[in-house]
Amino acid sequence: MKQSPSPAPSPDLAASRLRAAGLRSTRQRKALAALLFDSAGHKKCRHVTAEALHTEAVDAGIQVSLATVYNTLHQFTIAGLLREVVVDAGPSCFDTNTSDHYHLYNENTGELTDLSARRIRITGLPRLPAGAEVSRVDVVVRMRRRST
Amino acid sequence: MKQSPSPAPSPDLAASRLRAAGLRSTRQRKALAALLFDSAGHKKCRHVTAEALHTEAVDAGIQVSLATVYNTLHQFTIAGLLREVVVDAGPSCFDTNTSDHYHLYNENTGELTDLSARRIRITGLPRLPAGAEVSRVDVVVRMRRRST
DNA sequence: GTGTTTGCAAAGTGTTTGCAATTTA
DNA sequence: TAAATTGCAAACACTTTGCAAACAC
Repeated sequence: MKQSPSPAPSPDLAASRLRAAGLRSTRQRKALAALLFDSAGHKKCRHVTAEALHTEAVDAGIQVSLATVYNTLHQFTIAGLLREVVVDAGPSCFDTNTSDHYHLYNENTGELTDLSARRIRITGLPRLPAGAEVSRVDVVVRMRRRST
Repeated sequence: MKQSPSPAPSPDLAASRLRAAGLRSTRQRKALAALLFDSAGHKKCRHVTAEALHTEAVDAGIQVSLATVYNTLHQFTIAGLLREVVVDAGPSCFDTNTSDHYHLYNENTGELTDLSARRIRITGLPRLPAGAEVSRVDVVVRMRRRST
């Protein structure tokens, strides 16, 4: 599969990204960051579980333990590089899209898609008690094949 | 508390509710249904975890196993008596309010409150592919103490 | 009676953690 | 070299399941 001179998934792009986020740039973090953020052929927005990312890394010949993948995903999330998404029970999902957006969840396939928050408008939200603020509004549109 | 002719916390109300839902009325189900739907002094809308409901039942002198509580909560959910709510990882929550509504989640306390869907309007949702339908739109407003 | 439900304990997920060895800055 | 990170395996939290005994109808 390593066929042409086309650049291997970003040489030190990952490293600088890590630095910018205040994280030490280790072999494992660089590799995972490259998979998450820089791989060509990937859509901009990825939704991965720890398990899936670990498999992907191992398949790509990257030696990293599942525990480290978990830890790394959380560190990336805290650093603001990822956002954790909860649609239902089961493995939690990490989203490379950290901008303001919502989700479309396909109940039949489990597929998760981003919905730009630009088009969607939510009105009538309640006034919060003083001293409180909205940290985020999560919206999940659940869709399925029409049954009736 | 059984003072007036006013009915004690629903004698067979729970039983008939179960029948209506097509569930056999067993001792455990009746007791759990009574706790969930009929207890005086409770708010109309309850958000319980399996663990919490089990504890509550045991404290009330009801003999029931945690496994049965889990099973019963799912049966109630399938029967449309409850709705499962996911706000984040951790134990899943069951909501006695099955009407159309959203949730306010207090990140500091973990408290979950219902938001009537009547006031809230969501516009700009995407058109779905033919043959697909929206099964539900989940909205969670996450609030916290103002930090900045 | 017959099919359903229960409870237990065991197995199953998905995730976190303690700690020695390794790596980074 | 000091501090952070890794990997393993064990622990963990939450949930489901297999199966025999108990129960509802």
